[in-house]
Amino acid sequence: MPELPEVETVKRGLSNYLVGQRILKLDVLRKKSFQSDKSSANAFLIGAKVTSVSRRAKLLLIELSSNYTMAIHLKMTGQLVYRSEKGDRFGAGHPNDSLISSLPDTTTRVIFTLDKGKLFFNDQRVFGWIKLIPTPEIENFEFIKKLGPEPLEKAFTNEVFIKQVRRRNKSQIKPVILDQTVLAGVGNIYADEALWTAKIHPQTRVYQLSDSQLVKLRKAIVEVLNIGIEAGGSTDKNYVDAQGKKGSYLKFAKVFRREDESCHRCGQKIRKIKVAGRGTHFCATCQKPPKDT
DNA sequence: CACTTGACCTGTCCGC
DNA sequence: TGCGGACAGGTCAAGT
Repeated sequence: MPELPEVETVKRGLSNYLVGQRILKLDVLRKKSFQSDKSSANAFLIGAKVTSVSRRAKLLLIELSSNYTMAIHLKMTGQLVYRSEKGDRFGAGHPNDSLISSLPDTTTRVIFTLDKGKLFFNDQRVFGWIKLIPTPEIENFEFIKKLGPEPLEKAFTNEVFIKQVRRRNKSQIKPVILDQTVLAGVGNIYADEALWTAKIHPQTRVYQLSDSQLVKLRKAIVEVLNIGIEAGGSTDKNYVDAQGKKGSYLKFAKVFRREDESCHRCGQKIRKIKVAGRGTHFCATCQKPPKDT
């Protein structure tokens, strides 16, 4: 589910609720979801206080007073839902919050008991994971080490983007911007949205794109990610906002999940195809197909 | 090396 | 109603 804007929204919400709280208890309902051993959890998690919550790409980082950091990847269906004893809630990625009558539910994989409430890690497909990493080693954590530039930071210039993308000159452009080593944080929704905004067909090969087209694409990526963050993330069935409300379902999307509807720019039908194994939405009129391939 | 495809899991939806 | 197949917002390990 979550791409950069969704994880950013989760980060902001959780930060409000978790920072300063002590972790009292850990319940691992599914071993695959919590990938550190019991002894390190006992030593570095239980009794530790949350000092900060941050994000790198689609990875959530919960820093602890023990000098360890919990790295959490939500993958496709991961959710973090906070419930205070008083009944305050922060839902992050749960299908229709109003339906969460009781937690844990069948998708709950890990439960953290804190001073003032519980944090539930739900993950229907069990692709997501939580790992404990010594905070000083976080930059050397293999997952983080491989990541490309953060698209919303100053260092993500046109020059950097063009250089990164041209490393994969023979590829179709869509899988290239989905590649987290090229840039970090774009997933399937925002890839389709950015390519529509930049008027680039998803199957265009990188070598077929001019530098000025790539400049437009970089700008479009930054723009759609910011729109996503302002909207509080996309709100598919797997997502609710910081107030626990379901919110607007992909309201900002111009192409994603809009197949057979009309293009906001030219009125022609949005089409859906498969590119590099992923569902891909685009307007064949605005986003001209490449000549070959 | 660059690139593409399948696997990882579970649930849901759609057609027969 | 039941069953099979396709599909789902991410990433990694294989394969060519």
